[in-house]
Amino acid sequence: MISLKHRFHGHGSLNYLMKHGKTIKVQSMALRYCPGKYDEYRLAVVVSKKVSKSAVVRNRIRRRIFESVRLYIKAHPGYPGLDMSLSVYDDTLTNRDWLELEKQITYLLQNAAKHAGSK
RNA sequence: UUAGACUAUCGGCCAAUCGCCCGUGCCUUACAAGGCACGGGAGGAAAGUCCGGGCAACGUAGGGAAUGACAGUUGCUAACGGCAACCAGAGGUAACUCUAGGGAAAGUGCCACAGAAACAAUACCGCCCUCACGCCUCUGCAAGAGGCUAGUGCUAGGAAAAGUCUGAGAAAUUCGAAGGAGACGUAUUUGAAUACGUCGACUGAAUCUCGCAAGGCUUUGACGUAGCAAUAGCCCUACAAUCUGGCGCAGCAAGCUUUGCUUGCUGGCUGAGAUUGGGUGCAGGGGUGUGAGGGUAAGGGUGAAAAGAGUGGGGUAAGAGCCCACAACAGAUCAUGGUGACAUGAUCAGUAGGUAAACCCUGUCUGUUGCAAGGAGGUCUGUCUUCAAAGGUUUCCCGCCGAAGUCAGACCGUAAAAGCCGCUUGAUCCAUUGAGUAAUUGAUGGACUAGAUAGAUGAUUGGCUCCCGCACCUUUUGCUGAUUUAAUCCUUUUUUACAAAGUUUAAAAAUAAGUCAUCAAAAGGUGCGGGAACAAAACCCGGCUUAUAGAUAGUCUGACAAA
RNA sequence: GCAGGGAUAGUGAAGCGGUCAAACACGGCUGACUGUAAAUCAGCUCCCAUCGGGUUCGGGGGUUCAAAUCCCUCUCCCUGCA
Repeated sequence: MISLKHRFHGHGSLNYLMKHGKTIKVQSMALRYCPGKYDEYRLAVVVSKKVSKSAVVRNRIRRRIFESVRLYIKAHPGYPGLDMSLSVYDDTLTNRDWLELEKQITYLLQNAAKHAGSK
């Protein structure tokens, strides 16, 4: 889990991102990002009830994604302050191999930083 | 040992690295914030949201009804639709389990199809009785002074109605009454017998509970029964068979008294008598069919269910709780036991279809909204609308209130479902102990044990434990096959016994021990792979329901075996 | 957090205790008509089978003689309020 200052707070704070964000898709995941108004990045992971009925499974998917993003940003200091949301589409992420998941997250975050920086 | 029943507990552990939330302390900093250290951080169901409460708000929050929920009894509880113990019923060999378990005798509705009839109704088949008609059969009688049919007239009969009398009652029931083998008593009598009285098996479609019915007289008299009279029409007026007779006509045969006579046989004629059959009519008996009127609910059939108390006996025309005996069921009263549901026994009067998870009736409870509650939308001014027959009270009535609402403006406040409080010390948990069969509860001591809010308690790697699968190895046991040895058996040497041999050919088994191989089972070990249930707080609590791999412990029951 | 509605043939959708394998419409298949196709007409359209039988109305359990229908429970879908 990431700390409080990297999370979104309040129900309306995601509306701007949902309206103006751009998406990058990989297998069973999609990243939506836009430049934020703070220096620190913010991240939300969306796992709908359609992915799995069980709250245990949804929590496990969310925590694995949070952890891999946290590890990536810790290894790359100076990451731009983006607002990001990750939507999950199926429950294969529950038992996906850890290295493969890290590879996908790296791909997503690198592309997002590149496109945001070019603008 | 095995198959179960019930209850309780647990429901992965360890390490490393990197993280998250809360609290406390210290440091940095003007604050916000940051850093470090220490401590704490999901469940038995946190779930479903099916009930009940706490808490909070709504002060027009009072009463009643409705709605909704529940339903054996007693108890427990803050409360409950929950729990405990017991009662009744059902299931199980048993331990034990299950039950929306008030009322169908308050009323309404429904019970499809089938069936006669689906709930005080009805009669399809069947059984029984009466009447009318037809047929069959039996018996008796009759036959010209005949029979049948049709209508007419007269006489008799007569359903029913009205009136009246008797009678407790003339119509709905009730009381009784008729015949009667015989018995007893009294009187007469030698006795038998007779008379009177009482009892009386039995009979009885008058007799009684129904079926089913107590009459007499008078008047009217449907109907068309019986008789008589005449009329018209029709039928018959003597049939068949057999037997006993009579005639002596014809033929044949035999005898002698020979143109003949006698006897016998066959044919013919006659029709006196008898018998049998058949026909007609009348009367009576029996059987059967059809129709009408009635009785019955035992039996058949239909259906999930058939009038709802079964078996046996009596009873009857046939039958029936119609009666009796025993058994069954529910009710009332009484007695005993129990706080009670209820149980047991006695008496009385009874026997009523099912369905209330159909409406309904009875009893009990029930104000509304929900932590996104609430703290926290207030004050003032103006305008307009409605209004004691109005409006409000979140379904209605009574009652109650005296105002309620719209719009505009000003001030403070608010805003991104912002942040804070509510918020975790509570019907709390643990231990010991008292009361109680138990649910539960009293006392003492101890503990503080999540508080997030796009939502924390994790991710990765490694190890351990457990389970499953596969492969290999070891041990044990067992089956099968091959082989060796031993003895027996078998074969050959003409037969038998002994002895010898069994190399080839032919025939032919089993036992014991050993070795090898294959297979199976069990145990152990090694390696590899896979798996480790159901599932995560969202104000709190008590329950219920549903999901749940497995592990452990205890009590009890059945079966088998051994001692 | 609270409340309401629904699940029926391939699809949509009636039926709400009884003669119900279940109306109706659309689709699908076969046949007729036509040189061909469309339209139209007839039949079939859960399974075995072609007489008939069996299983059924989201899953499970119960009430009833009888359940798609009534009651309880579970699963899924949809909607509303704050």
